[in-house]
Amino acid sequence: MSKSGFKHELFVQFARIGKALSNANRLELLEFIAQGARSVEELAKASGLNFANASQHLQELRQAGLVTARKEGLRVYYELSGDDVIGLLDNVRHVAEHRIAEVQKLVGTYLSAKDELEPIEAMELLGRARKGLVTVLDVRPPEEFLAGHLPGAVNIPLAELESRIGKLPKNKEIIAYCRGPYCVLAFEAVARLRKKGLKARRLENGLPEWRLRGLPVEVG
Amino acid sequence: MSKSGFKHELFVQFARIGKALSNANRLELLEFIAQGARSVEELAKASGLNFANASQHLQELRQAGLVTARKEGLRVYYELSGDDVIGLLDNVRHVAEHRIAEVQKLVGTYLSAKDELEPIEAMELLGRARKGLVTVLDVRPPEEFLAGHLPGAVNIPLAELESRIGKLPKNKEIIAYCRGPYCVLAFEAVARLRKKGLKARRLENGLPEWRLRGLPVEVG
DNA sequence: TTAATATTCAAGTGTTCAGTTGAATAGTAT
DNA sequence: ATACTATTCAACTGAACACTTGAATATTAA
Repeated sequence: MSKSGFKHELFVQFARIGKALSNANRLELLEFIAQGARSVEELAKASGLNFANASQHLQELRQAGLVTARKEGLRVYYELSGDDVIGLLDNVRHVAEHRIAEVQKLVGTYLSAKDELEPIEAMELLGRARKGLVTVLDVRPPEEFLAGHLPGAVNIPLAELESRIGKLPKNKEIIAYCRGPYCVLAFEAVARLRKKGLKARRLENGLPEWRLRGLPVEVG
Repeated sequence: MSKSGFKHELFVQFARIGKALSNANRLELLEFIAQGARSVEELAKASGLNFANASQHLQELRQAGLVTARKEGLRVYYELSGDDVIGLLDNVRHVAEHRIAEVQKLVGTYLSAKDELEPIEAMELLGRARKGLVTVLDVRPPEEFLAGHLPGAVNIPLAELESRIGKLPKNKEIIAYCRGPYCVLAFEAVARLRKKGLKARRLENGLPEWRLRGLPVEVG
């Protein structure tokens, strides 16, 4: 005897959102999509899944309404269906951080206390960047940078950091950011910059969260 | 070759939250728990699940960190592990409403446009209630009312509404609320009150959302 | 102690899920 | 047309899930 009724039907629908979020690979795909529209190929490569599998996950995300797909010539581009989805992901992260012991343990194991304590807050960064007090460093791949980045940010993917480190101003503090609060690229960049004797910190969040807060984003 | 690395491990953990939210019965249980601490028996009865099954779902919710369990004498009480969980549920609802066509259809089928348009917003209600302009009506069962309710609210469960309708002031507008935005009790109450010629609307949300916003709650 | 109650555990069943592989589709370029 | 590409579909495997049933555990009451 399966249940019926308005409320239960609604919950069945709500559960679809939950189901879409119930797989680590899908969450990873969502984080990539949150950087801007991307093709299946790019997403498959970025997430390390094979095409068919990535495609299936993406369709599941689309059926749950979290992303939309549009075909452009040869390829299909997926993008977030709205900013509320970023908020939802943020909320999941927040609850996980606070309520799941394993998350706290993981963060403790992989990140030093110093990494944890240092991040700069979005509004503070905005203020200091406008006054020219800091260099904003975007360590994501160029495609993601082009799809949108913090105003005035310099794009140096992690791989090229060593070789281009000389071009960064020595006297200003450098604020690195990437895809989200746990994007390892930014942590790594900060570590390397500090090893070179530069003053560096990371932004507490990534670009999607920045955008969600309505802060200015530069394109191209 | 299963994936590894800090980020993926984190996403695996985040996915646990999603999985916990991926079942309609668990979402329903969460809505009940959001009204206040409840025993397994109460929750099983309220949700129409049998004991063992309810217990299993509750344990899954607990393992995902969404609820906590404490044993008190003979029975185990489950409660939300924090207000951020209410926020998360709210967010899921919000995304579902805006992104899943079936939800819009369901709402359209079960609720008249009038029901949809009439709800009063929390802050507005607070202001008008303080001035004594409205009667606030809590249509939830007494246990839930006792665990916390809007300041000055009158508790009349739906079943007793007809018989106690006379005791409500005739001249003031009545604002009904219950467990959440889709709790049917409030819709139903408003419909019945209007049929009796009273002026009635419902609160846009339920008690948990009210509490989440930091608005005052009366206990007992 | 024994009995009663609330909750959980354990085992079984049918269903759904994640991931793989290979074929099918639908556009684009030649 | 033909070949080529990006994406999706279809079929399959092993694992996980929802739910049921009946037994086990733990706490209180008699």
